[in-house]
Amino acid sequence: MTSATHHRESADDEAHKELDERKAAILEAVVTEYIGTAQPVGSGHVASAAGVSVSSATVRSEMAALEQDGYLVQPHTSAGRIPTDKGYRFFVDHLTAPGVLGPSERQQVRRFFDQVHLEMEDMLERTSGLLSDLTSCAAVVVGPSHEQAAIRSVQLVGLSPRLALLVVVLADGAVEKRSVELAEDSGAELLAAASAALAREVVGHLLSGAANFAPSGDQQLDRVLAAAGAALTEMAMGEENDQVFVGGPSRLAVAFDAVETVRSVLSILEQQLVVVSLLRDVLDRGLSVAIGTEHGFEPLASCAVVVAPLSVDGFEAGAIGLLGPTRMNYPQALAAAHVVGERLGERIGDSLGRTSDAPASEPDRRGSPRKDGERRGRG
Amino acid sequence: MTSATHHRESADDEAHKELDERKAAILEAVVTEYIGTAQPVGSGHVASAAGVSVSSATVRSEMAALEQDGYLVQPHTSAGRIPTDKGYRFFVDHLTAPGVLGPSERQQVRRFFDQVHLEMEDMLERTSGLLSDLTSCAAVVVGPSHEQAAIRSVQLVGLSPRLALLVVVLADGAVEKRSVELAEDSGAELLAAASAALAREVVGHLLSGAANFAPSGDQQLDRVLAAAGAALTEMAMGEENDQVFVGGPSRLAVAFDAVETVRSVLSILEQQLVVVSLLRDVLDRGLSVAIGTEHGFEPLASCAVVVAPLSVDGFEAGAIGLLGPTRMNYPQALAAAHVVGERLGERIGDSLGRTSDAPASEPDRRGSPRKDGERRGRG
DNA sequence: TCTGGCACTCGATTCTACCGAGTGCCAGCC
DNA sequence: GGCTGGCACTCGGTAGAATCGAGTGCCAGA
Repeated sequence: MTSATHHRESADDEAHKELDERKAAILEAVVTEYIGTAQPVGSGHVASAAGVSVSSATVRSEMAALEQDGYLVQPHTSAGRIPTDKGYRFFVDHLTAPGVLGPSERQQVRRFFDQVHLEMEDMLERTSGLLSDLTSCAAVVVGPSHEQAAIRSVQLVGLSPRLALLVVVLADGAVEKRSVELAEDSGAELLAAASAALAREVVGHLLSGAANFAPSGDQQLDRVLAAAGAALTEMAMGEENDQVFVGGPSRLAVAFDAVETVRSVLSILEQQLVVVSLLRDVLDRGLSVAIGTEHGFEPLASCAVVVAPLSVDGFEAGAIGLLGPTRMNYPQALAAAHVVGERLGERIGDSLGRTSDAPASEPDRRGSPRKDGERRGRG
Repeated sequence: MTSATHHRESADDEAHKELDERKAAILEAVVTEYIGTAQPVGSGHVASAAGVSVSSATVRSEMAALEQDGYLVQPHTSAGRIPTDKGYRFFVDHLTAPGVLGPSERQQVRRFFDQVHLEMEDMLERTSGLLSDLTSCAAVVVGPSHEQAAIRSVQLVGLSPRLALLVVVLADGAVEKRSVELAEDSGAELLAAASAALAREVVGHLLSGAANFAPSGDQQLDRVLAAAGAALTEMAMGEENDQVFVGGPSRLAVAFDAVETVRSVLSILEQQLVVVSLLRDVLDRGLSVAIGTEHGFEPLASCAVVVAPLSVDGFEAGAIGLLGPTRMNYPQALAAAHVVGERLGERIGDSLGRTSDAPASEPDRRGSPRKDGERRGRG
């Protein structure tokens, strides 16, 4: 079901080649109902669903076939059926209308973005709240990494005679700080001189750029610069921990029936590194939904993850993710992630000042950065 | 066992005047066992507990009396008994040995503080993790408020022609930022001039101090200063949101049996304002434990909160809190909160540089700030 | 090829019986 | 008087049987 396989032009039954139209409709009915009720779905219900106009007997035999093919399972004989991960996958790939938010949600998003004008962190944080409100899932918002932002300002601020704070402002508006212990008491003039020297050296460069300072002759100054340089390097290393905001984890408490599952999923969410790399991984594989074990991350096998890139001026600058049970409401989640991701991206673009002289500012460089239209499935 | 009530020299039965020694021992046995097993405790178990050397029949009649007095309840006739909030309260006030951590925990704490040397935020964050590991509760660490810290440095950094970032460094090492929109394109010189003017005006003052700038004659400069002043004010307002770190919320998933309780407690934890003010309130009332409804906050009625002040150089600079079910392990939680709070306070004191010239730096000003020895009860 | 019908399955629910941990009370003992 | 062993009683929890009903598979007929 890669886009390659997929764009072959042929009749519907060929496009969905694995499943004829009726089976697809039945699968859709099962998934939809199961998402709503969390109960195994029987042939009777499916037969009476819109979009299916055959008798329950026919539905039964089709459902048996779907089970054979791995799209459905029966929890036990003589019970209704439940979608498998594969079933959800088909649903997401083929059966989901290009999700639109309901009017009230749409308004909620609009109002949110009209009203929010804050520093980046607050905005991201509150966005994660918005997303979890919209979808009743836990939401993760990963903010832009600062790796590509040039240093705009460096300053050493004295806190006490032997302690200074190195404050670095990046072009994207982020501020990093790190305390620097000084070997000897240093006065304001020394720190000012050091700040100036530092600024000459690193302003305009990336944080990760090496910081080597030519000896200036002044030993005291050189010692301070060395300490500051070390702090800069540490800062660049430590920059892996992006800004991650998790919204509405409490939603998960009701999403699963087993407490143990809740606990383990929550504890995953606490490890932000894991979450971020999971989202990255899913995005990099070109997915916008990872269902069950598709992401290969065992502890979240009973979850589905919906991701959307956060693109700012055409660049992928982060990600937003929704985490819920595999029986989550995919259309809604996809729509919410998509819309909010887009709006947030624009918003960040605005607040960075679009006329910024950051490297590469031509407004139209669509080529290389992934431009996603309605991409939503595996390809 | 409040220090005040407690130091009265009289027989034990007077110190515990509400409960004779045997009742106290029985109550202790019930609480201890219930904390361990989460099952109603019957007279048989109590009778065979260390510290109780009477028959189960006697225990029964004592337990009936304890129930009469409101220390215990029976979930239903002919079941064992469960402590009430009042029962836990007595336990905490009178029966808890001045909690000591086990050797392995002690070592864990030591190792943690030996190894952690980071910026404040990371340290607080990781401390919340440590606490939740130690106690199997959710932990909250509220960092020092910046209200009392003087401004050390102010700087306007240009991000784009019409957007600047106001960066304020406080004496405690905190860095605040806020973006400032400029009415017109402003060059580096203008921003530098504005920074200098701002610095002259506010460095050494508190953030909350009013920022009024005498017109300088230069209209362009004045406009920038006005915008920056507004940003400063906003910053001071917004400063309510202290640095709050919640560790190990996933622990709560297993602590309660009703999922709904889990959800609601988790969602409380998401609202950091609420949590902070709750901790403040409990601390202000001189408690170190708030059990059940004692804090008057309905949604957490089934929880107990253990708090410890975070005092830096004798000042209360924040708080640490532990949140768990009322049947949490109080001795352990109290000990952990106490020890970690103390160590963290020292640590923060160190990293602020004890020779800081912040207002009032005499090393020995014990009077006004609350000096808590073994305070643990109702104060 | 679809449908109605039918026999069958099996989880969920209900009911009953019963067990046993726990209680309250009381008579007797120290 | 206070503690203890003994006893009758309570009542939640568990086990087993009966029942219900949603759901299935299969088949004969339209």
